[in-house]
Amino acid sequence: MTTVRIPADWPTTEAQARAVQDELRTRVELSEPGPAPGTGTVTGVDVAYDDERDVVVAAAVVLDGASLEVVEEATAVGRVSFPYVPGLLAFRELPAVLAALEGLTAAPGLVVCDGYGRAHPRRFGLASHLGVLTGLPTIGVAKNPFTFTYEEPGARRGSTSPLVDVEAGGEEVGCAVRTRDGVKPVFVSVGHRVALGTAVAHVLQLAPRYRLPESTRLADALCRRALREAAG
DNA sequence: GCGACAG
DNA sequence: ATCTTGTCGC
Repeated sequence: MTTVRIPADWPTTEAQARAVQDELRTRVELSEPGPAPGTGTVTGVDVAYDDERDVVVAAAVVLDGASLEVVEEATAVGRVSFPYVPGLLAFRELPAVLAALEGLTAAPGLVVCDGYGRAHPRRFGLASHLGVLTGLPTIGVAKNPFTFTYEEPGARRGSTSPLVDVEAGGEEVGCAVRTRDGVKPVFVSVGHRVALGTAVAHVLQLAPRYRLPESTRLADALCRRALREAAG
């Protein structure tokens, strides 16, 4: 378990945070197809909080992209770096996520984040931000449509429909993906160095049985367990 | 001004 | 995210 280090220049105000996003968003790479599903490694990252005690724990779980077996796990503990503000989630989660990733020996490969990438008010969600800071290919998988709109995908697993930003004139920012028959879809968007089609294929490949990708299920379970053992 | 709003 | 028991269903 490594320790989270919050950079001295980490934003303190919402205005500063938005300025950082506007600066870094220019570095997002959207023209690469990304790693082929079923190849290499895939890493799930997630964060758990104990706001009472100001404690945060992040987990990174590396999976074999083909078998989905766990290759390596790492966790990090630290203090909360920013309050939760819709649109600024990265400033709350990234220091811990970066510390967890640094604790890994294996190459992360594609990183799967909880939340969004391009599907963001300024097109620079958590997944895009992590991608720019690490240079790794990243995607975002969220459980809710945030402020966006979507048509219900077909009832069968594998059905998809566009995730649209109505405010921005109907721009497509991601995809609603049905990972299980008749179950609420997940919301996928590109982070960095991955195409949307590739991202969707990865999500389906990572979720053969449950609604959420194995990568996020495992990372979620790990950071919660580590939080209990570190604080509660 | 008010409400909604990833985790 | 987190607070929380049982319960319906495959």
